[in-house]
Amino acid sequence: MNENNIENIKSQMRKGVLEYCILSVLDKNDAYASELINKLKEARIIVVEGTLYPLLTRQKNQGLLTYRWEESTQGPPRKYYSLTDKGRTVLQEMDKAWTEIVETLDILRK
Amino acid sequence: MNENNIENIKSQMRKGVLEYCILSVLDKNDAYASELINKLKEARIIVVEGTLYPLLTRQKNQGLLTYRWEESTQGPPRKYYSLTDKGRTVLQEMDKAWTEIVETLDILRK
DNA sequence: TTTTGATACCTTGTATCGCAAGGTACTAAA
DNA sequence: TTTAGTACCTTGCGATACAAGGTATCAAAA
Repeated sequence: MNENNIENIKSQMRKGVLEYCILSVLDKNDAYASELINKLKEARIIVVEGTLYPLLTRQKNQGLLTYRWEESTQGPPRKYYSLTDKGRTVLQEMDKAWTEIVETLDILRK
Repeated sequence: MNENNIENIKSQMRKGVLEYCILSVLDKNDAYASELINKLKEARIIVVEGTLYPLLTRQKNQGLLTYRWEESTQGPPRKYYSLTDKGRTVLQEMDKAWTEIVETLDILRK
């Protein structure tokens, strides 16, 4: 077990909340994939393209997200994702679930 | 998307913290597998045998846990797991990582 | 005009991990 | 000696994150 293990541990923990993070960010502003990656990177949540694109597609297929194309002055067009009503409802459920887990861990650690 | 989905969301979120939960529980008292399952169930963290046994073996192989056999008056012998020094060190790292993620989510959700 | 670099999209193959289901073994009571 | 309870463990499957590689658009440099 080496130093990478700390990153590995964090990576494991992040896995369960990635979808929650995506919906949370999109709840505040619509965004396109590369933008999302950067925003999450700033928040120290590392996501790579190969993770994010399938995830966005999954969430879109579940009816949580929609998207629209927008031209860019600096490259190819961008696919802006935004929450649907269903997405907002699920986000609220996730809020509850997250709060519950944080409380549970608090108790377990005491 | 039905009511099961809420459980599914919680299940996803729990995934990342299962190892952390195990080490946390064992940090307080040695325990055998069936006992661990019950303790976690009380804390609303559902784990099944097919998940727990391989996980304990992984953690043992990583040097985080050791075990000893103890006779039982009520059935087959029990395999009591306990934290090693390395396990305690990793648990501290997990504490930090968890705190960090909770803070990050707090910020993301604001 | 062609090439290069930047941006942005997406797919494929691999590894990990949780879960459902099934299997073994010990003990005590019926 | 069979059944019930407890405890251990394995196998096969599905979901998902990641690494790596691929396609397409645009603008600026060669």
